[in-house]
Amino acid sequence: MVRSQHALAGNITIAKLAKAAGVGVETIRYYQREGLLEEPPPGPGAYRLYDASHLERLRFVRRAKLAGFSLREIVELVRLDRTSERERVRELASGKLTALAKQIDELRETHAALSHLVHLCESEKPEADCPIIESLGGDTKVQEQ
Amino acid sequence: MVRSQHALAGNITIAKLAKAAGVGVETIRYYQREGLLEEPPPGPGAYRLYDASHLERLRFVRRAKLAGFSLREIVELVRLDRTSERERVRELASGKLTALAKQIDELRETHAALSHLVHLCESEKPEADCPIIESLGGDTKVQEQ
DNA sequence: GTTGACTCCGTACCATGCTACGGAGGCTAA
DNA sequence: TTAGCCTCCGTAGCATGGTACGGAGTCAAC
Repeated sequence: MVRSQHALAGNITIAKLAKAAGVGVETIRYYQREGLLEEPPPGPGAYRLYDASHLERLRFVRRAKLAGFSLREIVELVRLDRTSERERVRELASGKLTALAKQIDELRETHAALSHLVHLCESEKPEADCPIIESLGGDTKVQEQ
Repeated sequence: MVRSQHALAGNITIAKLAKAAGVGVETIRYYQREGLLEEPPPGPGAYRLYDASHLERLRFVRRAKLAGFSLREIVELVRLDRTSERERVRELASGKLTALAKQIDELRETHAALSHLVHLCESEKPEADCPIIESLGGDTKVQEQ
């Protein structure tokens, strides 16, 4: 029985791959259906066996998701990688950069505003209306209901 | 026929409210079903008539959404406002602040990394592997382990 | 050689936040 | 009065990213 000395150096079943990648088995099967992950070629047994390349792909997917790419976009990234269309990859990445910058700005504004409100709310008399709700409600006054 | 001199000072139909708030009619009906917006009391006609308070509420929802609150959380904010539970509002807001800060940090890291990669990719020889894909794929190259 | 965990496969379901559709009736301006 | 929107209501569907289930088969340890 050949058993690898290195974790994941050999072939592993789907549950071990899932654990190594920190996702669920069903997620892996879902990714396969969606074209994000290749099914390994049939081996001797009835169970599919995965290797390090699959783990790499799963990590790729995770990072790309963190970078704000949707699963559909990640499918395209994978395809572009295979066909070496670097310009298109740069295009996608640049677009994502713009979106990221915009998103960061918006979140920073929101954070500043909300932070201000929480401090306000903490330092105000309990009788007054909650400044957080007040502010979210409109320019000055809020819901009569 | 009494017609208000001020925009939205009087009663308006759902389509006008939708337009004023920048949302769709169906969205308003959806918000009513979800408890985000009260249905106006029945008036003389068969059509519901809305007023400024409904517009304010829709603006509240929009702002709260921008602040990262889910519709369910917004329902709670509205409820808390009615019952004047300011402490709970602050709790929700503080939690949202933490989440926002974390999200901003992550996005900044992602932006920096992706930006670096795009520049790298632009300045590299076309023969090399695309650094963007490369980098998303793993720390350096292939991960054993 | 049996137990018990794991795998496969198809299909159904989940939450979120809408969006669309169809038919009946209401409202309004010319 | 009639054309032509608008409204109401229920229900169905969409996109995203999974998660769950059930039944049958497989594998490996004891």
